[in-house]
Amino acid sequence: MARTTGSYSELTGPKIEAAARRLIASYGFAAVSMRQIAREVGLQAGALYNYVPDKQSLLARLMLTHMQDLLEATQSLPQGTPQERLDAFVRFHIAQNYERAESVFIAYMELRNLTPENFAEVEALRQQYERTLEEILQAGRAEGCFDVNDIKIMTRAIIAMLNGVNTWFRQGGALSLSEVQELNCEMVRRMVTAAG
Amino acid sequence: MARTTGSYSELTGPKIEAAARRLIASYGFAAVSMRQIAREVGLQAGALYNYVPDKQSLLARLMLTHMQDLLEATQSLPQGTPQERLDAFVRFHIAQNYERAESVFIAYMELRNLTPENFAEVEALRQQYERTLEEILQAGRAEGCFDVNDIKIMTRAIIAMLNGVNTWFRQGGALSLSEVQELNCEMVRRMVTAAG
DNA sequence: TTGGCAATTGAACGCAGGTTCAGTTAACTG
DNA sequence: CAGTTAACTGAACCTGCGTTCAATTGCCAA
Repeated sequence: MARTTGSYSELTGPKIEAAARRLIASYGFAAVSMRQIAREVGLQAGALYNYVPDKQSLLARLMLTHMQDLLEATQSLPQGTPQERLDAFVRFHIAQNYERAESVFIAYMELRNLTPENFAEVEALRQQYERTLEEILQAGRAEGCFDVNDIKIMTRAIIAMLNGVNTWFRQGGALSLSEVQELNCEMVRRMVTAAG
Repeated sequence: MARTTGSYSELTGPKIEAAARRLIASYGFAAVSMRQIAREVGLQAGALYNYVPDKQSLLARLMLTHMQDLLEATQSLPQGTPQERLDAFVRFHIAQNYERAESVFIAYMELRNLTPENFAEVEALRQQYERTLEEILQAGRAEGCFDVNDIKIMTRAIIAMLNGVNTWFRQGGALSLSEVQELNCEMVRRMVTAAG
């Protein structure tokens, strides 16, 4: 056997990425083998090496393209008052986390399986994303509509809180996505508002 | 060779658990081998099986004892007004997460590497811990001092937010542990307070 | 001092891992 | 339709995995 009928790199490439994404999100990078990924696509393991130099690069590529896609999507965040921008960010983050749940999960769980170089690259993009929110908080404080003690800590606190949604939210549950977005908007609004 | 001088099960047992905890927290359960753990303790791999029936049980034991220790520690949480209890919980959670950082990390990262039975056991303990906070929010709402929309969602949001601290906080950084505790207390206070 | 128990070794088993590559076949070009 | 290129197979290489177990040795009570 050799080249199979209907085999094109433009089709096989994305199939490999999709299979890898799904399997790694389910079982973890270390627990997933190249043979498993290949089987999912309908290939022998050796064929994967026409598309990826090695297993590590496969993980790095998944994480990097995810972060790049996410950053690109932030470009469409609306302008407006800091409060409007904050609400938009909260809804955006929750929606993105839901739509790209597998990639988001991988990006948080598999950081330690990256080589130092790949880690540094992914981490830089993550910080860039964080700065999107940081900048909103800063604008709100400058305009006097937010009361924020430590901007960096609150940025991370908000993102951690919003990420938590992914661990329990499922479509078809007690709450719809937009209800969850609204509840989180409210909590975040309170966080930036002086008590009493 | 055989029994080595100064070898006692009361010493070796805890050493194995400690080594496993450290290695699994660093590299992940799937990426750590029994031989690696044995080497860390100064043993051959076979000797581990005098202490643990298999690799899976080793992970399960680490996670279960951690959750039990954590739940036991909650017994010392003080009584008082809901607000006092909430503050105490926030400080407690952050302190515990810092002191038992490795175990906490494992408990969040390695859930999917548990067998269904072990998972169910750990998950039950996790929910029990969650209920500690849930109960405080309920008490505060009943007394009218908290304004909470959805108690379950806010419980998870607060815990997710507090867990986030572990990803960046290090002793010797810009903020002390008690400063971090205080900042988070303030954010949580706002979350349970009606805005405006 | 001796006999039994506790603790560990070291080798082995079978299997699966990532990766390489010569060989083979499908698809396309002219 | 011939020749070239693209895509994939299948087998192999070497390494390491979890686990078992007979043999060995340190420890300790009698």
